[in-house]
Amino acid sequence: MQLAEAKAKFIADWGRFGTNWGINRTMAQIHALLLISPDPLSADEVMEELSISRGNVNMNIRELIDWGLVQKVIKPGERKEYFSAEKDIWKVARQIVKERKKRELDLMIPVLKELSEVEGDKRDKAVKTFTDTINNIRKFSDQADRTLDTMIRADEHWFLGSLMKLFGGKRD
Amino acid sequence: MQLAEAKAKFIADWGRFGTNWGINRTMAQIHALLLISPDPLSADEVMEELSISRGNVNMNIRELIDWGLVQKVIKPGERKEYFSAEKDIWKVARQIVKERKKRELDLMIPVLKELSEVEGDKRDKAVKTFTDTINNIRKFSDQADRTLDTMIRADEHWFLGSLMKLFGGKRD
DNA sequence: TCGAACTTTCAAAACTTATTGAAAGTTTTA
DNA sequence: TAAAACTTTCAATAAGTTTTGAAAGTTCGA
Repeated sequence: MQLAEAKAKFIADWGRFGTNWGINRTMAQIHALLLISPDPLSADEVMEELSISRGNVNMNIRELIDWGLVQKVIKPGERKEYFSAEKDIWKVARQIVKERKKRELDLMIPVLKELSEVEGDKRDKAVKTFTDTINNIRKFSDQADRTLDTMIRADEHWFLGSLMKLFGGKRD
Repeated sequence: MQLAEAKAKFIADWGRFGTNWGINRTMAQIHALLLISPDPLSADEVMEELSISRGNVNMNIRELIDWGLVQKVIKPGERKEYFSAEKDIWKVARQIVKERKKRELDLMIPVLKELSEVEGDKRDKAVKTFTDTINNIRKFSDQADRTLDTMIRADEHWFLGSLMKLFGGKRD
């Protein structure tokens, strides 16, 4: 496969993949394009490469910056803004975990606490099933919360090394 | 908060949460409803509780069964089918990881291999950046593949115990 | 301060996905 | 075998999301 074809395929696939994860297709495509660009690109170059409108490029790049996946680059002596993506996938993964945790888990935990405090007679089967389920989810979420925090802090080498030693080895 | 209010809130929140994860709102709501029901529910009961159509219930329950999160329950002497959800959240999480891995990562890995075999001169900066990025993603994906497989196989106790020992302890 | 070069906004349009409900299909009982 | 009791399908439609592009806003250099 030639580079041009491979690039197009990667952009399309990364875009499709992104939609599975609640990221919109264009945002993932811009991310893909920047990941494989040796140099930062301007909004015009992104428009051109992906055949999308200026507004669309602007909105989605803004969101990528918000997610901490893309940075503005100012070239000396130029008015245009350029954009480049973090290329180390471990950093990208950690950044995504960090943001999603902030946007999802951190919001869910207080809601679960509130729900666990439902009033009612514990001998009532409906009440018992409800609180048991909520508490089960809480325990899981608290665990996930701590585990993800540690992962976010860990560096690649430590994380891979330890996890592989763990998973590769004993079974209890 | 009274039970009825808490149930409604949980169903709404779980539904909203689901959409962040590529699961549609109704599917997540049905799942929530079944999670907090002491007994299996019929399609009619789900329709009634969530005010949604029969077709919608049927489609989404079918998908939940497909994901391995819900089971048909036949009550002796009754024509109706009833449905119940797995209530152990660790099993639910493992099941979701297993299905998503099958539907996403397992499809991505061969594509990345193909893309890594792009033709061209490695001294060309565009080619080098492309293959470097793809190989970086491949390494990450292969690692994730193995780690997730192990997690899917692990039981709750082993997983939590080991992971917490690991994350709670040394920093390398 | 002006105007050129650029970025941002946002309402309307296009596209995508989810839902309905009536019709078709299936299973069970008598 | 017939009819009742249920489940499934699917075309039409509704709802939700993304994209466009023109207008408004901003910044910079002279």
